[in-house]
Amino acid sequence: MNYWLMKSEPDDFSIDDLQMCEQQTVAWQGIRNYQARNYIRDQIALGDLVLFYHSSCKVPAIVGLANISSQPQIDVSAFDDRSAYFDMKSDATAPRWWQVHIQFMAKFSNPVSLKQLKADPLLQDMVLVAKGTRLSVQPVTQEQYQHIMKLTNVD
DNA sequence: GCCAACGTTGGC
DNA sequence: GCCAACGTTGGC
Repeated sequence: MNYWLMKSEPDDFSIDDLQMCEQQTVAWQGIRNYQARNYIRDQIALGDLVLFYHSSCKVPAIVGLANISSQPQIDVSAFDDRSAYFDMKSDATAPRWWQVHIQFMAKFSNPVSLKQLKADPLLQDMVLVAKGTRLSVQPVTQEQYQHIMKLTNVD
């Protein structure tokens, strides 16, 4: 079992949107970064847990929990020239981009803000904190995950 | 809206 | 294969 953090802009797709999806599940399409693609294609597995992060918003924060609910699949939105995610360099014979489905598990009553993450001595090695990285799919260690889950329960 | 950090592209 | 130019992300 592995742990991940996935970013989404809430104006675009929020944790509430995920909760309201049919089966509370959505295909995570549109990853167009090779490092993130490699994680999705090669390392993410059914049942892995996902910290759902809101970026580019008033209070960037980890706002909920999801799980990986499919095997990695080819992201067919790359083939669709009407899609915002269209990539003419990806086609069915040489698919370049991959997706998984994620399923809603929880919305935190105490989101963990980026500010909190940055200030926490135990979380300095988080990819999100350490590199200020823009990577939209990133690994989280079990220790980091457990600590963050503790923070969500603190009032 | 600004801009730093980072990723990608393409000329050589 | 280097690296400058350019584009994007995302916090502030």
